[in-house]
Amino acid sequence: MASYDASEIESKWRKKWTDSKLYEVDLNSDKPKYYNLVMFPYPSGDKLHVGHWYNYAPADSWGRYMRMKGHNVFQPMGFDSFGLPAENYAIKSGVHPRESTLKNVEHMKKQLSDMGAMYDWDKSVTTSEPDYYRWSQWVFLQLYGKDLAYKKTAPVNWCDSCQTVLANEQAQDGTCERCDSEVTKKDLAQWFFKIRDYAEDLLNHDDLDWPEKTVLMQKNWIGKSEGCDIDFKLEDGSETLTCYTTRPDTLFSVTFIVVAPEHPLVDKFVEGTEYEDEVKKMREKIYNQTDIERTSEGGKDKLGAFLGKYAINPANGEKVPVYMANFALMYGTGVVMADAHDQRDFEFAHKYDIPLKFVISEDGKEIDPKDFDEAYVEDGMLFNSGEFSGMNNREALPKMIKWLEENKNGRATINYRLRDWLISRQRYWGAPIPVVYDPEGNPHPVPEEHLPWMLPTDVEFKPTGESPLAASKEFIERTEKIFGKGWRPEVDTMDTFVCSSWYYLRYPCTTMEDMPFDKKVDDKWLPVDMYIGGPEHACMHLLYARFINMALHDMGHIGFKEPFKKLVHQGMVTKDGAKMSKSKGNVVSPDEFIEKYGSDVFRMYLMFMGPFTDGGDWNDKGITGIARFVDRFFGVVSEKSEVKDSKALAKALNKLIKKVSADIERFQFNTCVAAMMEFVNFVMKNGIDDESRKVLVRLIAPLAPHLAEEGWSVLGEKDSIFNSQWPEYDEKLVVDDTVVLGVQVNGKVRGEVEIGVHTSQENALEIARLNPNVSKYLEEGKVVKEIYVPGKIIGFVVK
RNA sequence: GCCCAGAUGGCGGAAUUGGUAGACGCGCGGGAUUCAAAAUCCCGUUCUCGCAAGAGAGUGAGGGUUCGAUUCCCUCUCUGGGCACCA
Repeated sequence: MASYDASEIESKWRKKWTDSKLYEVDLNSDKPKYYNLVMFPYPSGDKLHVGHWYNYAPADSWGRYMRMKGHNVFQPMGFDSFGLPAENYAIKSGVHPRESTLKNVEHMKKQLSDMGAMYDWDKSVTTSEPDYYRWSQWVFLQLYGKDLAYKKTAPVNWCDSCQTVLANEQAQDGTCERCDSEVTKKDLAQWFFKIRDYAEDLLNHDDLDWPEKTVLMQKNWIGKSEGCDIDFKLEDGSETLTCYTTRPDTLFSVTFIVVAPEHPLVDKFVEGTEYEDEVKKMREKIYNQTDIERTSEGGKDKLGAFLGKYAINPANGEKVPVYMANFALMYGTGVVMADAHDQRDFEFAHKYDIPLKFVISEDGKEIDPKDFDEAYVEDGMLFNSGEFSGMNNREALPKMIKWLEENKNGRATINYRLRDWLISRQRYWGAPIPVVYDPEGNPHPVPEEHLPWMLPTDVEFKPTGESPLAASKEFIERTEKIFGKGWRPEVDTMDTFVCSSWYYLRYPCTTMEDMPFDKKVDDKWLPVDMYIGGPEHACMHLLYARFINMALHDMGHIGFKEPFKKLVHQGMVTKDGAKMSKSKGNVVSPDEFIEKYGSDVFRMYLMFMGPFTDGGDWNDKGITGIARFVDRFFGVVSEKSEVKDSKALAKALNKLIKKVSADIERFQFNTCVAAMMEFVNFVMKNGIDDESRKVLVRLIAPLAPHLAEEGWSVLGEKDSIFNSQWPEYDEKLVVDDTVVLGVQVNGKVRGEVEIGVHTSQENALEIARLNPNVSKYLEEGKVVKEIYVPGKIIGFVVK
């Protein structure tokens, strides 16, 4: 058998594709457009890993399939090239981030080209280049102009010994990744985007073809809750504490109030009092807890202190103490009413000896917290609750809110747990925030004519305690020259998520120099028809991109509200069931396998491993099965054979077209490959003609583009297979004349019979009864029920 | 602790709407070819018993609905992922 020399054949076709500009997209074509997008990679210095291949190869197969189905497929690729690794590398090696980044981009581009995917490299973006980030800055200015950007103080992770801000990733378990010393919090004035303004719009996924799981995750992340604010006046009348709660039904059980440590009232209450020392010490302790520690379950971790104040419960006039507690967050109003019907409150009260009482029980009879080890959190009937006693607590909820409103003690409110988006980074390798400060310290946007607001190059990367840009002389001189003496630039850069929240708008417009994108072009090409990327981006990138897109839409820059019509997440490739990681030393490098078997075999094995959205487990030996299949496939295509049963061949081929099309449509590449293997196994016995061969190579073209192109050319075709049409099947040839059915007696299969597809119930049952092993069991009793589901099953129930 | 997803042969996985569980591939066993090996091809391969026909068990565990459950319902165990105690 002729063996298939993958490396020679694959490089031959890649060269032809490049030379003929096969994948260059005419954005003005009249063919139906299809925007097929994968989340762009960070250009690391390492080689492409299995995860990249697992993501990009099937995405490319999908694009090729859509192309053969007659679409004008736009499949761009770019680089999300700002970020921490390049900066860390610069700190270590002294190499400027732009130098290492551009080198990595070139390297990665070459590797991606070797993959044989149909990227149109004329339309690519590199987010760290001025011709891109000037427009990220433009996005900032747009939001700033619409009052969607603001500045406020927020804490960052700080390592005192390294004199630097740390990312969460660098500050795991409360210690600095670089020097192991304790991480503290430091308050800095930082820029935010008002993503909360779009909370309600972001909750609406109605027109999106997204995984349910992702929609659910976003909804939980945005966390809309409908509740009410309740006012508690201080005993001395000096202040009103407004508590947000979704459970006003527990109001009569409230015996204390807790305030978030971050709340400004904490200082106001304790300053100059006997409580000041203890409260401030406790607050320090809480601030040094990670969010996880602060939020972990179990009574031990409850921390807090009395603030020396008492408030009046508006429902019953009782005097209740006011505490600060670690589990109270600056969510809602930052003040929480506390009672025995909440487990955290219950534990806190026990630790700090605060009295508790219940107002809900199963049947409305009085119960006492002294008899309980934990909070009573079930629903039930109210007691000791004034006019609401005797009501079901859930039914009482709206009535109590109305009652609070009538008595001016509270009001219905809606809360979202989504926080505004903090975009300031005290880093060098990012897009400078285009803001300058006048001598009085007031911020002003950098006018558009000065974009790109260039990232200065005369900086020191080693940590000095401030943002690296602060050290640039050129940056200050530039600012003073343009704006006047005493003016200073903002020295923070933007979160890289800002750059990646609008890149899909730029791809169709990469050549435009005086605008980020053209409304007409983007309105034609967007939204993205298919977006493929990891599920880890469900709540960050995918929410940010939707927000930016919506904001730009509302400003009239684009005509569509949602950026991504359909979304698919790829699964993870594991090795022996474990996540691949450098530290475990179980990382599989694609290179040796590609060298040995070629990229078609490699990508088909990744697809064969398991369903695309589930991921799969890598096995070094498993890939040989695909390599054997490719050899056999090429043999079937290139060697003459005699057809033994042409009817059977036509049937098998039409079934294959149907199966492969359906499997690709639902991203089940694994069963698609299996079906192809079955067909090839059949053809090895039965033989195949040239017309059928031409169908077969087109069917495998999306999955194994080089192999298919070679086969297509061997079969005498001159044009690229990717300019051919996807085969259609004949519905008549897909249906079988006969079918083999199992025959069950009392639910157990006792035999099988082959009958015509349209056999009547009467005949089918008669044929089944004739089966000797079936009749044996039928004789054991009386047949009380007969079942015939055409095409599925024949059954008898015997008693 | 909460939320989401999952658990099927020795392994990866298949079963599209409740209808013959284990497609396809790996591995393994046997055979052909070969001086020999590799490669390739053929046969077998869920487990137990049996020469076979067949019988029994079987989709994490236990229960339920049904003529029939990997699939639907309840309880539990374990694994993976996410988390910002959301009051």
